[in-house]
Amino acid sequence: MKYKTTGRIIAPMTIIARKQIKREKLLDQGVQMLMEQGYHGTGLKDILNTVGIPKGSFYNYFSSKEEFAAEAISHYIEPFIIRLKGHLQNPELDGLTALKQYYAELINEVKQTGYKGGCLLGNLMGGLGDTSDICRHSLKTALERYKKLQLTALLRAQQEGTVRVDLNADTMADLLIDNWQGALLRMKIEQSVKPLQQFVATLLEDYFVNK
Amino acid sequence: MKYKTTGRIIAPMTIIARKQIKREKLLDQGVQMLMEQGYHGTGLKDILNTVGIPKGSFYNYFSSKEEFAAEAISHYIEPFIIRLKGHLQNPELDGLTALKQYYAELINEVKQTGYKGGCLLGNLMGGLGDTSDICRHSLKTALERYKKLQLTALLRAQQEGTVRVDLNADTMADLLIDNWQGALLRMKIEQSVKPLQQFVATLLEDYFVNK
DNA sequence: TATTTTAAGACGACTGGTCATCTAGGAGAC
DNA sequence: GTCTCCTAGATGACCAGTCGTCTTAAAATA
Repeated sequence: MKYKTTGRIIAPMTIIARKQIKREKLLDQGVQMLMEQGYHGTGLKDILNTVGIPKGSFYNYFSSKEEFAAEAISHYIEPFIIRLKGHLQNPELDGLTALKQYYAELINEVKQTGYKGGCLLGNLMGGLGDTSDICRHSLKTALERYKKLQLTALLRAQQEGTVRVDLNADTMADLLIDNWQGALLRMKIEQSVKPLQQFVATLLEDYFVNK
Repeated sequence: MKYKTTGRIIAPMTIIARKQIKREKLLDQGVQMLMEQGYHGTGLKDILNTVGIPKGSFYNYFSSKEEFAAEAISHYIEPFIIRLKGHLQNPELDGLTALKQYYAELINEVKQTGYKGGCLLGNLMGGLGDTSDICRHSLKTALERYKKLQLTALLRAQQEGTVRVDLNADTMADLLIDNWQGALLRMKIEQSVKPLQQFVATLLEDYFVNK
């Protein structure tokens, strides 16, 4: 079996992998555009053109726009989970410091991208939370995974003595999520990272701290 | 001068008032639909049909969809401001209690409407914060007015001794805004008022409280 | 007061464009 | 030659916004 691409003979697996790569390209671009323009504001054509995949090919990769969005949601959250896990697995960092570093990193990045977008989860929760059951379910799952990770960090920090034990860790995890989302919204309209910095200073450096 | 409408003679002023009433109807319905389906997800025709105003008449009331949305934003926030002011002017309530009652009321209402919509400001901040300058400005103004009111409540509560004075009132006001927005998002996908109740319990009944 | 003039408001049909989705036929693999 | 996969183009619905016509109020005239 020969698959000519650059003149070399390559294994058949790659033909499936090729498709997978295109799928990911679509998802990457989709995440970007859905985040910046919302679900209804983003046309499939925009995404396809940018990625360079023909107009009619979309339905070879995804069964509908709605399902595409649902998949984009889980595709979006993955890197955040991996990154936070990375910080948490760093043996030099205690739980609270890991969290702080993680958020500091996010703030730094958002500063460089010019406050565009915010968070795909937040934007879609607001924009189509009621409309699409598929997407709502995907949002819920993504948020649960993400929250669970923050929860483990907080629980560890409690054991390590850096975070108050008289506050429920689960409640604190929710608080982190809610506050971050709200801060991102305010960041967008104020065009400033101040809300995000305030988030860190208020919760991670004051309210949660075991003094 | 006679103006026949229902057979009765009415004053000329009402003809202008009539227009104003239709404008408000459009805004009321627009708020509802923008909140539930987002800016791009809401067609002018939907709104007009529901209110019973013909397609061609829209531009007699508003100069564009974008401007309509911007006006819907300030139209939306007004009742909330009025209501919170009402609680704050109640001489029987201290500042903190007024805030708590206000939020309890909101929670109760959202429970009855089946967690639909959430907050127009939050949804639009996420959905088109980057897209429309007009709307972003309107969002910013609305949010500032709303925040200022919460701030005065907190300042008063500090003077009254119910709220901590070692926390900056301005920071607390931001925290209220951010957290409420985030809680509303979570409410939508979890279909539960729990996030909102947690918001009250955590901030207004714990973190802010002068113990 | 009765009649005519004028101008603003209301309105349905229409425009050019875009949307998500479908399908028929072509390209390439075996 | 057969078969599977892919995609250009088509499809009908819908979008925000426009236009020319018609209604109607009120000013002007008598």
